[in-house]
Amino acid sequence: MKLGQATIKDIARELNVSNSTVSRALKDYPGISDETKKKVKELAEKLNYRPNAVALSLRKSKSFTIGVIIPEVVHFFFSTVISGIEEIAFKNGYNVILCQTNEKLEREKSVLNTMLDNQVDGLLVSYSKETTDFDHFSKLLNLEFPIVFFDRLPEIDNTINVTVNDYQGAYQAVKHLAEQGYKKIVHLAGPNNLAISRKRKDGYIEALRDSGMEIDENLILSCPNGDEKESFDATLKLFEKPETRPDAIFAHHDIVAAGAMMAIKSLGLKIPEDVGVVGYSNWQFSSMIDPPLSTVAQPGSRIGEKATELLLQMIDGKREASAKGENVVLDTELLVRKSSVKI
Amino acid sequence: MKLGQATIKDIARELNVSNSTVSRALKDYPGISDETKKKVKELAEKLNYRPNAVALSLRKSKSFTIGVIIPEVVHFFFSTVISGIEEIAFKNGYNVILCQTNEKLEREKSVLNTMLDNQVDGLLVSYSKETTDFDHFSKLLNLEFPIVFFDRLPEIDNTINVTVNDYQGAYQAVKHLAEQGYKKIVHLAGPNNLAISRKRKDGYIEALRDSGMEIDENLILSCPNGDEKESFDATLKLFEKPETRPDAIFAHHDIVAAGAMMAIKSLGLKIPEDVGVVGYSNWQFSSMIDPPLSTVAQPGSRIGEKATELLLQMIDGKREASAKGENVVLDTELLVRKSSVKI
DNA sequence: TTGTAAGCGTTATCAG
DNA sequence: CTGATAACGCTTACAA
Repeated sequence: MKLGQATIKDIARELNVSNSTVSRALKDYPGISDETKKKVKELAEKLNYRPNAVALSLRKSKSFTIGVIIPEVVHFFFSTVISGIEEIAFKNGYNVILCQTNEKLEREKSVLNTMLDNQVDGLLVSYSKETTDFDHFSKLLNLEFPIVFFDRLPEIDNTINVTVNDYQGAYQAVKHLAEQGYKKIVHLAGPNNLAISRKRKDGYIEALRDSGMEIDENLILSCPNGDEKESFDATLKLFEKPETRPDAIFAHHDIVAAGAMMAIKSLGLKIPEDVGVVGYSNWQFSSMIDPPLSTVAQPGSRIGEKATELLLQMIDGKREASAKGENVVLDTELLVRKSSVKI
Repeated sequence: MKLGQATIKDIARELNVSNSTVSRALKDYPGISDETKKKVKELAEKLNYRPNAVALSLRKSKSFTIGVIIPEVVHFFFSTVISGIEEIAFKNGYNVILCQTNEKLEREKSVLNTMLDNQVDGLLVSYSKETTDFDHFSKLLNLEFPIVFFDRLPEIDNTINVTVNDYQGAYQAVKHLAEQGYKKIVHLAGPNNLAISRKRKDGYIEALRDSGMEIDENLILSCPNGDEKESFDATLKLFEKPETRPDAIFAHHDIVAAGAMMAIKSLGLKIPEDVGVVGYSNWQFSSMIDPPLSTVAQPGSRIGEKATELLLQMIDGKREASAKGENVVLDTELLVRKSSVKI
């Protein structure tokens, strides 16, 4: 080893005692004379001894390392999740090894293997968009290998999951708009094949119903790409005809909302006076645009924290691995800012 | 081990050969009969044998793992760097273990030790804001341990670094403001112990000078925390007195710029007509705020990629560790948006 | 062509 | 109270 780190052997040799004595002294095992203990500890200190974690892993079949499989690090949401994961892991003496799949299934399988090769004690997974077959995960789960899924839930029975309550978030957002007195609320929806999109739409519909408003399919527009231009154009189109001309917009995420806001402004309309807007996800920019955008905050780092806590419980045997599934659903928080406050 | 992964021993036992034969057969060593080779490989395949990376690390004193020490994962810039790192590491069969310091020196030292305990083959470091004493790094460098610093350069001789040309980025930004006809350009600067802050300030000063403008220390404000409130307050204060009242602001990053923009708007002033603003780092939100923020783009993932390439070269012995320093400086790009276009 | 044995750093078991 | 020894999974001289 380049670093020439001192080992137990070095200490033992220098002190003319056996390796086991040193090992025991270092860990305050019973049955070591205070004198030996002292000598050993002093020398260890002096030599700056630190136990070799790799040797420990091999010996104990435990690496104190957890693997994180994530689609893309640069997604703001995922980066907050990672931050939460890292925080809890660190606090409990665990390391985090990180791999991104770039939304590719092949890559996902590959990094999964690498992590197993490295004897990770457990896995935190948000699978790729390409993943429709979950065998590579279920195989492990059948062997009681600890895995917690977050954000994206696999089609496997009895997994342990951490997600956000998308339905509730949408419901609150739309209810809020209704309470502000907006009468014709449009939904700029996400792609229908994603569960989160469907749940947000469901929340929207239910909130309208509970507010005594009609559900009009013409007021639900799909913005699958989720970029500004798409929603800019979609919004302009809405305002062309009187029958679809809305006085409020609930967008499936903040970028879509931002596009809508630009369109509204370009028509000379005022936000929130003429049109109210609420987004989703609390992107960093949303508090900085004009007017500041009301949005539904997803607790990214809490997702990471919670998922890690669950995983560590499984690893430490405080929780059955695959006994029965568990869904932890974290609450969203509606952040009411200027863009939706009419009153 | 929970997974009950097959080992070389299992294969050897079942085939009635020795461990070494299996090991050699698996790696196509010369001097193994084709027949044995075939038998071994088939059984390995059948048992789904995968080498235990931990055992390999111990045996070879090489872990194929690199450690990344970073202030905060949620910084957009850092997340792009991580992404670049992960990409190159993966491509070369290396794992990435990730720790964030949250800008705390204590934490930095702690994670550094953890990584060394885990026998990482090398380190990619962007140190914390609190770090002014670099002993914990120089000690390692003296032992020829491979480290590449990125973004924030330590005050150590002969290190290998990857940065962005912060001076140039700042220079371009301020020159641009001057060319737009702004006359009194304030700099909201970062903490002075970071080289990047100092370089951005130098670029600012030089650009002013080259534009024939006075350097006024009262027009350089420190915003060390880098959050919105800080710069909001600082900006308000600037506008209180006529002698510090600016007509343009160059902020050391986009969040600081965003805070300044809010302050400017709150005073009823117009951007870019009354006050021009340029930020730094091209955060995701900067194109979406109103008006869109001009900013200096740093090639985050290229920094990560380059730093990782250099580190792997050092690890593989293709490059001297500490022979002599090397500075790779990547170019920034000025993105001119609405917030600074007066003409 | 294959086997034996030592060793990477640590800990657990069994003796003394 | 302390020491020998084996073992975790793998590689690699050295022997056969």
